[in-house]
Amino acid sequence: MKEAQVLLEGKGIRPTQQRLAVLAYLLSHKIHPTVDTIYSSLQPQMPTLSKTTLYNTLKLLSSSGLALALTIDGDEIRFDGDTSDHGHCKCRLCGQVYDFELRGDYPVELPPGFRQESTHLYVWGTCSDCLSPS
Amino acid sequence: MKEAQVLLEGKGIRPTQQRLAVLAYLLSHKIHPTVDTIYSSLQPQMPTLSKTTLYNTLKLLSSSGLALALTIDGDEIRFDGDTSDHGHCKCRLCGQVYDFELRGDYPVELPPGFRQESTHLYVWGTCSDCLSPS
DNA sequence: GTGCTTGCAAATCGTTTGCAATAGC
DNA sequence: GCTATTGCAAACGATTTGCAAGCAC
Repeated sequence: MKEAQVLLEGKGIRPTQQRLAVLAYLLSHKIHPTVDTIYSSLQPQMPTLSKTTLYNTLKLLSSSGLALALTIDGDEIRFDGDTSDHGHCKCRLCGQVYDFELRGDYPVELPPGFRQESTHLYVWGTCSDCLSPS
Repeated sequence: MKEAQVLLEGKGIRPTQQRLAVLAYLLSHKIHPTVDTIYSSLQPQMPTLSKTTLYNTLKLLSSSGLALALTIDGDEIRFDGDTSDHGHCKCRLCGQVYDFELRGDYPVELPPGFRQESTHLYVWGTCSDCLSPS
Protein backbone atom coordinates (compact mmCIF):
# COMPACT_ATOMS: atom_id res chain seq x y z
CA MET A 1 0.00 0.00 0.00
CA LYS A 2 1.38 3.33 -1.15
CA GLU A 3 -0.61 5.44 1.26
CA ALA A 4 1.06 4.08 4.36
CA GLN A 5 4.51 5.02 3.06
CA VAL A 6 3.44 8.57 2.28
CA LEU A 7 1.89 8.97 5.70
CA LEU A 8 4.99 7.74 7.52
CA GLU A 9 7.33 9.91 5.48
CA GLY A 10 5.06 12.88 6.06
CA LYS A 11 5.72 12.50 9.78
CA GLY A 12 9.43 11.97 9.29
CA ILE A 13 9.18 8.33 10.34
CA ARG A 14 11.43 5.83 8.60
CA PRO A 15 9.14 3.52 6.63
CA THR A 16 10.44 0.10 7.62
CA GLN A 17 8.81 -3.12 6.49
CA GLN A 18 7.20 -3.62 9.88
CA ARG A 19 5.80 -0.11 10.21
CA LEU A 20 4.43 -0.21 6.68
CA ALA A 21 2.73 -3.51 7.33
CA VAL A 22 1.14 -2.38 10.60
CA LEU A 23 -0.09 0.94 9.25
CA ALA A 24 -1.37 -0.61 6.03
CA TYR A 25 -3.20 -3.19 8.08
CA LEU A 26 -4.88 -0.52 10.20
CA LEU A 27 -5.85 1.50 7.14
CA SER A 28 -7.45 -1.46 5.41
CA HIS A 29 -9.05 -3.18 8.40
CA LYS A 30 -11.39 -0.81 10.19
CA ILE A 31 -12.27 -3.31 12.87
CA HIS A 32 -10.55 -1.61 15.80
CA PRO A 33 -8.18 -4.53 16.31
CA THR A 34 -6.35 -5.27 19.53
CA VAL A 35 -2.61 -5.87 19.62
CA ASP A 36 -3.21 -9.61 19.47
CA THR A 37 -5.54 -9.37 16.51
CA ILE A 38 -2.98 -7.37 14.58
CA TYR A 39 -0.23 -9.76 15.55
CA SER A 40 -2.15 -12.88 14.48
CA SER A 41 -3.13 -11.26 11.21
CA LEU A 42 0.34 -10.12 10.20
CA GLN A 43 2.21 -13.15 11.50
CA PRO A 44 1.55 -15.40 8.46
CA GLN A 45 3.06 -12.93 5.97
CA MET A 46 5.74 -11.74 8.35
CA PRO A 47 6.82 -14.68 10.50
CA THR A 48 9.64 -12.84 12.25
CA LEU A 49 7.47 -9.98 13.44
CA SER A 50 7.82 -9.71 17.18
CA LYS A 51 5.37 -8.46 19.75
CA THR A 52 8.06 -6.04 20.90
CA THR A 53 8.18 -4.36 17.51
CA LEU A 54 4.42 -4.34 17.31
CA TYR A 55 4.16 -2.57 20.66
CA ASN A 56 6.86 -0.11 19.63
CA THR A 57 5.18 0.56 16.32
CA LEU A 58 1.70 1.05 17.73
CA LYS A 59 3.03 3.44 20.34
CA LEU A 60 4.86 5.33 17.62
CA LEU A 61 1.83 5.52 15.35
CA SER A 62 -0.53 6.70 18.07
CA SER A 63 1.86 9.26 19.49
CA SER A 64 2.53 10.68 16.03
CA GLY A 65 -1.17 10.93 15.26
CA LEU A 66 -1.30 8.30 12.52
CA ALA A 67 -3.53 6.02 14.57
CA LEU A 68 -5.82 6.28 17.56
CA ALA A 69 -5.55 4.16 20.68
CA LEU A 70 -9.06 3.44 21.91
CA THR A 71 -9.49 2.88 25.63
CA ILE A 72 -13.24 2.39 25.68
CA ASP A 73 -12.73 -0.75 27.73
CA GLY A 74 -10.19 -0.98 30.52
CA ASP A 75 -9.49 -4.58 29.59
CA GLU A 76 -7.94 -3.93 26.22
CA ILE A 77 -6.56 -1.25 23.96
CA ARG A 78 -7.82 -1.18 20.41
CA PHE A 79 -6.31 0.69 17.50
CA ASP A 80 -7.95 2.69 14.75
CA GLY A 81 -6.27 3.88 11.57
CA ASP A 82 -9.11 6.32 10.99
CA THR A 83 -8.00 9.46 12.77
CA SER A 84 -10.93 11.60 11.69
CA ASP A 85 -13.29 12.94 14.33
CA HIS A 86 -15.76 10.22 15.23
CA GLY A 87 -17.14 8.34 18.20
CA HIS A 88 -17.00 4.70 19.18
CA CYS A 89 -19.59 2.46 20.70
CA LYS A 90 -19.16 -0.99 22.13
CA CYS A 91 -21.73 -3.72 22.55
CA ARG A 92 -21.41 -5.13 26.04
CA LEU A 93 -22.76 -8.49 24.88
CA CYS A 94 -20.74 -9.33 21.78
CA GLY A 95 -17.87 -6.93 22.42
CA GLN A 96 -17.97 -5.51 18.92
CA VAL A 97 -16.80 -1.91 18.54
CA TYR A 98 -18.52 0.32 15.98
CA ASP A 99 -17.80 3.79 14.66
CA PHE A 100 -20.39 6.51 14.64
CA GLU A 101 -20.53 10.06 13.41
CA LEU A 102 -20.70 13.13 15.59
CA ARG A 103 -23.35 15.70 14.78
CA GLY A 104 -22.94 19.33 15.67
CA ASP A 105 -21.24 20.83 18.65
CA TYR A 106 -20.38 19.24 21.93
CA PRO A 107 -20.35 22.12 24.38
CA VAL A 108 -18.20 21.39 27.40
CA GLU A 109 -17.31 23.48 30.41
CA LEU A 110 -13.74 22.50 31.03
CA PRO A 111 -11.81 23.58 34.13
CA PRO A 112 -10.58 27.19 33.81
CA GLY A 113 -7.51 27.44 31.62
CA PHE A 114 -7.58 23.83 30.48
CA ARG A 115 -6.37 23.51 26.89
CA GLN A 116 -8.37 20.90 25.01
CA GLU A 117 -6.26 18.83 22.66
CA SER A 118 -8.25 15.74 21.83
CA THR A 119 -11.63 14.33 22.63
CA HIS A 120 -13.04 10.82 22.76
CA LEU A 121 -16.69 9.94 22.98
CA TYR A 122 -17.46 6.39 24.00
CA VAL A 123 -20.91 4.85 24.17
CA TRP A 124 -21.71 1.51 25.77
CA GLY A 125 -24.86 -0.38 24.92
CA THR A 126 -26.27 -3.29 23.00
CA CYS A 127 -26.04 -3.65 19.24
CA SER A 128 -28.94 -4.60 16.99
CA ASP A 129 -27.58 -8.10 16.35
CA CYS A 130 -27.60 -8.86 20.07
CA LEU A 131 -30.97 -7.20 20.70
CA SER A 132 -32.77 -9.24 18.06
CA PRO A 133 -30.83 -12.44 17.46
CA SER A 134 -31.78 -14.03 14.18
CA MET B 1 -20.65 7.24 56.66
CA LYS B 2 -24.32 6.47 56.61
CA GLU B 3 -24.82 7.17 52.93
CA ALA B 4 -22.67 4.29 51.78
CA GLN B 5 -24.72 1.80 53.74
CA VAL B 6 -27.99 3.07 52.30
CA LEU B 7 -26.60 2.90 48.78
CA LEU B 8 -25.36 -0.66 49.18
CA GLU B 9 -28.61 -1.88 50.73
CA GLY B 10 -30.56 -0.15 47.97
CA LYS B 11 -28.80 -2.39 45.48
CA GLY B 12 -29.27 -5.49 47.59
CA ILE B 13 -25.55 -5.69 48.35
CA ARG B 14 -24.52 -6.87 51.79
CA PRO B 15 -22.83 -3.91 53.50
CA THR B 16 -19.66 -5.47 54.81
CA GLN B 17 -16.94 -3.46 56.51
CA GLN B 18 -14.76 -3.59 53.42
CA ARG B 19 -17.46 -2.52 50.99
CA LEU B 20 -18.57 0.30 53.25
CA ALA B 21 -15.02 1.54 53.58
CA VAL B 22 -14.36 1.49 49.84
CA LEU B 23 -17.62 3.16 48.88
CA ALA B 24 -17.33 5.77 51.64
CA TYR B 25 -13.82 6.50 50.45
CA LEU B 26 -14.98 7.02 46.88
CA LEU B 27 -17.86 9.25 47.99
CA SER B 28 -15.61 11.48 50.08
CA HIS B 29 -12.52 11.60 47.86
CA LYS B 30 -13.43 12.86 44.43
CA ILE B 31 -9.94 12.48 43.08
CA HIS B 32 -10.56 9.60 40.67
CA PRO B 33 -8.21 7.28 42.55
CA THR B 34 -6.60 4.20 41.09
CA VAL B 35 -6.75 0.83 42.80
CA ASP B 36 -3.38 1.48 44.38
CA THR B 37 -4.37 4.88 45.69
CA ILE B 38 -7.45 3.43 47.33
CA TYR B 39 -5.46 0.57 48.76
CA SER B 40 -2.78 2.80 50.27
CA SER B 41 -5.39 5.12 51.72
CA LEU B 42 -7.48 2.44 53.40
CA GLN B 43 -4.62 0.22 54.50
CA PRO B 44 -3.77 2.22 57.68
CA GLN B 45 -7.27 1.97 59.14
CA MET B 46 -7.90 -1.51 57.80
CA PRO B 47 -4.62 -3.42 57.89
CA THR B 48 -6.05 -6.74 56.78
CA LEU B 49 -7.68 -5.35 53.64
CA SER B 50 -6.43 -7.34 50.69
CA LYS B 51 -6.01 -6.33 47.09
CA THR B 52 -8.20 -9.25 46.14
CA THR B 53 -11.12 -7.88 48.11
CA LEU B 54 -10.48 -4.43 46.77
CA TYR B 55 -10.60 -5.69 43.18
CA ASN B 56 -13.75 -7.68 43.94
CA THR B 57 -15.39 -4.70 45.59
CA LEU B 58 -14.56 -2.23 42.85
CA LYS B 59 -15.86 -4.63 40.23
CA LEU B 60 -19.04 -5.07 42.24
CA LEU B 61 -19.52 -1.33 42.73
CA SER B 62 -18.99 -0.46 39.10
CA SER B 63 -21.16 -3.26 37.76
CA SER B 64 -23.96 -2.31 40.10
CA GLY B 65 -23.79 1.33 39.11
CA LEU B 66 -22.56 2.70 42.44
CA ALA B 67 -19.25 3.79 40.97
CA LEU B 68 -17.79 4.52 37.55
CA ALA B 69 -14.68 2.89 36.17
CA LEU B 70 -12.84 5.51 34.12
CA THR B 71 -10.77 4.25 31.22
CA ILE B 72 -9.58 7.59 29.91
CA ASP B 73 -6.06 6.24 29.88
CA GLY B 74 -5.23 2.72 28.78
CA ASP B 75 -2.52 2.52 31.42
CA GLU B 76 -4.76 2.63 34.45
CA ILE B 77 -8.32 2.40 35.62
CA ARG B 78 -9.59 5.09 37.90
CA PHE B 79 -12.75 5.04 39.97
CA ASP B 80 -15.35 7.70 40.57
CA GLY B 81 -18.04 7.60 43.23
CA ASP B 82 -19.90 10.39 41.45
CA THR B 83 -22.17 8.58 39.03
CA SER B 84 -23.95 11.67 37.77
CA ASP B 85 -23.61 12.62 34.12
CA HIS B 86 -20.32 14.44 33.66
CA GLY B 87 -17.17 14.36 31.58
CA HIS B 88 -13.56 13.80 32.50
CA CYS B 89 -10.43 15.47 31.27
CA LYS B 90 -6.84 14.47 31.87
CA CYS B 91 -3.74 16.60 31.72
CA ARG B 92 -1.13 14.75 29.71
CA LEU B 93 1.66 16.51 31.60
CA CYS B 94 0.78 16.10 35.27
CA GLY B 95 -1.67 13.23 34.84
CA GLN B 96 -4.34 14.86 36.94
CA VAL B 97 -7.95 13.97 36.08
CA TYR B 98 -10.63 16.64 36.42
CA ASP B 99 -14.42 16.56 36.20
CA PHE B 100 -16.34 18.87 33.96
CA GLU B 101 -19.98 19.52 33.27
CA LEU B 102 -21.78 18.71 30.08
CA ARG B 103 -23.87 21.43 28.51
CA GLY B 104 -26.85 20.66 26.36
CA ASP B 105 -27.33 17.76 24.01
CA TYR B 106 -24.76 15.54 22.44
CA PRO B 107 -26.36 14.38 19.22
CA VAL B 108 -24.91 11.11 18.00
CA GLU B 109 -25.75 8.96 15.02
CA LEU B 110 -25.31 5.48 16.42
CA PRO B 111 -25.41 2.37 14.24
CA PRO B 112 -29.00 1.38 13.35
CA GLY B 113 -30.72 -0.38 16.23
CA PHE B 114 -27.94 0.24 18.74
CA ARG B 115 -29.34 0.76 22.24
CA GLN B 116 -27.38 3.42 24.09
CA GLU B 117 -26.89 2.60 27.76
CA SER B 118 -24.07 4.78 28.99
CA THR B 119 -21.80 7.45 27.61
CA HIS B 120 -18.35 8.65 28.51
CA LEU B 121 -16.76 11.82 27.27
CA TYR B 122 -13.01 12.08 27.73
CA VAL B 123 -10.89 15.10 26.90
CA TRP B 124 -7.11 15.11 26.82
CA GLY B 125 -5.16 18.31 27.06
CA THR B 126 -3.05 20.46 29.35
CA CYS B 127 -4.29 21.95 32.60
CA SER B 128 -3.78 25.56 33.63
CA ASP B 129 -1.19 24.65 36.27
CA CYS B 130 1.00 23.00 33.65
CA LEU B 131 0.43 25.71 31.03
CA SER B 132 1.56 28.52 33.35
CA PRO B 133 3.80 27.08 36.03
CA SER B 134 4.12 29.44 38.97
C1' DG C 1 -25.72 -24.60 59.35
C1' DT C 2 -25.36 -22.69 54.93
C1' DG C 3 -23.79 -19.64 51.72
C1' DC C 4 -21.36 -15.45 50.94
C1' DT C 5 -17.15 -12.99 51.74
C1' DT C 6 -12.47 -12.41 52.76
C1' DG C 7 -7.55 -12.73 52.06
C1' DC C 8 -3.35 -15.29 51.43
C1' DA C 9 -0.40 -17.52 48.02
C1' DA C 10 0.37 -18.88 43.52
C1' DA C 11 -0.60 -18.58 38.72
C1' DT C 12 -1.44 -15.87 34.77
C1' DC C 13 -0.65 -12.88 31.10
C1' DG C 14 -0.09 -8.52 28.75
C1' DT C 15 3.61 -5.32 28.45
C1' DT C 16 8.30 -3.57 29.12
C1' DT C 17 13.32 -3.91 29.34
C1' DG C 18 18.18 -5.29 28.16
C1' DC C 19 20.90 -6.19 24.68
C1' DA C 20 23.05 -8.27 20.53
C1' DA C 21 22.08 -8.75 15.61
C1' DT C 22 20.27 -6.43 11.58
C1' DA C 23 18.46 -3.11 8.31
C1' DG C 24 18.18 1.37 6.27
C1' DC C 25 19.95 5.82 4.86
C1' DG D 1 29.71 3.33 8.48
C1' DC D 2 26.74 4.95 11.67
C1' DT D 3 22.44 5.08 13.83
C1' DA D 4 17.89 3.54 14.31
C1' DT D 5 15.31 -0.53 14.45
C1' DT D 6 14.27 -5.19 15.27
C1' DG D 7 13.41 -9.31 17.95
C1' DC D 8 14.67 -12.71 21.28
C1' DA D 9 14.72 -13.81 26.16
C1' DA D 10 14.05 -12.41 30.60
C1' DA D 11 11.94 -9.36 33.88
C1' DC D 12 8.11 -7.08 35.52
C1' DG D 13 3.81 -6.03 37.58
C1' DA D 14 -1.00 -5.62 37.67
C1' DT D 15 -4.89 -8.60 37.92
C1' DT D 16 -7.04 -13.15 38.45
C1' DT D 17 -7.65 -17.72 40.36
C1' DG D 18 -7.84 -21.52 43.87
C1' DC D 19 -8.95 -22.45 48.12
C1' DA D 20 -9.31 -22.57 53.16
C1' DA D 21 -10.81 -19.81 57.08
C1' DG D 22 -14.20 -16.47 58.81
C1' DC D 23 -18.46 -14.04 59.05
C1' DA D 24 -23.44 -12.90 58.62
C1' DC D 25 -28.00 -14.23 58.60
